[in-house]
Amino acid sequence: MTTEELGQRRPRGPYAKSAERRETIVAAASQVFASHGYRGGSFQDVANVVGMSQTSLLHYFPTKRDLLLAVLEYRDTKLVNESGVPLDEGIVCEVLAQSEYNVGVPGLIELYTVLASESISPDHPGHAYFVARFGNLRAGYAEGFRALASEGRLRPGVDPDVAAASLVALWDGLQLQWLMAPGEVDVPAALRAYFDQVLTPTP
Amino acid sequence: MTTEELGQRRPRGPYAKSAERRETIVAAASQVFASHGYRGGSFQDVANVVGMSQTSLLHYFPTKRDLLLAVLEYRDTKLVNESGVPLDEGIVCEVLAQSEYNVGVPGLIELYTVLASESISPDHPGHAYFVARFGNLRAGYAEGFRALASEGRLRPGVDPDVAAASLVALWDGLQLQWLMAPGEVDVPAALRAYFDQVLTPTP
DNA sequence: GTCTATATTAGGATAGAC
DNA sequence: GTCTATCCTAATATAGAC
Repeated sequence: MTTEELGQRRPRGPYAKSAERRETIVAAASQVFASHGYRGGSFQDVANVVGMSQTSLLHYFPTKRDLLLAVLEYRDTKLVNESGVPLDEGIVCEVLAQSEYNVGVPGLIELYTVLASESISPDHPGHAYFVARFGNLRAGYAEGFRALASEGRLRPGVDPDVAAASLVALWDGLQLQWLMAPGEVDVPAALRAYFDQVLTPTP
Repeated sequence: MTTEELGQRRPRGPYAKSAERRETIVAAASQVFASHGYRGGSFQDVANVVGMSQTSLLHYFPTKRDLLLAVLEYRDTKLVNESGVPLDEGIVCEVLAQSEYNVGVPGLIELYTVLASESISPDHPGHAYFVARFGNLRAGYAEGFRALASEGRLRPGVDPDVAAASLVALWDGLQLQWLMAPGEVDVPAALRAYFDQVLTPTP
């Protein structure tokens, strides 16, 4: 029996409130993990943000690992603007729009960058998530570049798979530099420059 | 009075041995921090690697912060092949050679990637180091691209400063993906492809 | 210079009252 | 569902013997 099914019978009952509380906690945890990472952030930190006791959080998330996984899911569903596979309007608009959106949401880039690198360690609870994510991103953008190639918009010598991995890498790396020194780096502008070098100009 | 000055009077005395021990510890700490990050790695972990007690390490490095700073210095002076400002032989050879060297040294890329992202937090002991490092890298590579521009090797529309930041970003991002899924990403090949897109071919 | 013993703090997690 | 009290573990760091 899912939460949704119960919700149909009791729309404004205790379950709705519980789901709200859950989301409040996850939002707070996102802040904390963005600032100090998964290892550096504590239940107590999250509890301080939401104004609850540390042990009360354990009622919603029995382990810290559960909390992190909820944060990662929250990032994908609530925080990020991603519209699934980046193919509809073309990879260029999609990427540029998302990159501009990202810099406007405080903590969003930080959360992603911090957790991704922490997850390099195979025993990190976020490892599988990020391995899959990078794989999906590369596959999706490779598809996008192939679509452009079929329109003759790819410059000669450009490999769609290499370009896909490079686009993801460039984006991540730019965001890291931006976090270290905002004002020194313009993420969307640099991504636009990359597309200019890889694609033929639209007439 | 510096260690070197003392070393001249007592070349194989206790100071030489102490320096050796110090380097052994720093090397071990590099491993530990590479695997679990600065926050996730402990004095005990390092002590286990070198085969000493945890408290003995404190004789060489009074605080964990001191140990990290020693690791960062060690990385620059011993581990990495960097030949200062990348101008002599040209930015292309320099970057490609270094990127190939990096993937051959176990833990080197991991150490760098993990610590860089952890250092986003301004109160992280490595923060200042990485802010300076990114700034220096951008400045150095911008210089390298400008040198190429003066030879007419830069494609029209390519901004040396944007290209410099992008090169650093691309490199870092590729290394991150490589750590997550080695075999899926070829770092030197992708960097070479980037140069191909930004520079005019050599005759 | 290296050790044991220990202080101190903090983190994740459990038990159980209300 | 929220709390207090508590356990257990681990981490940084200190004191002091040898």
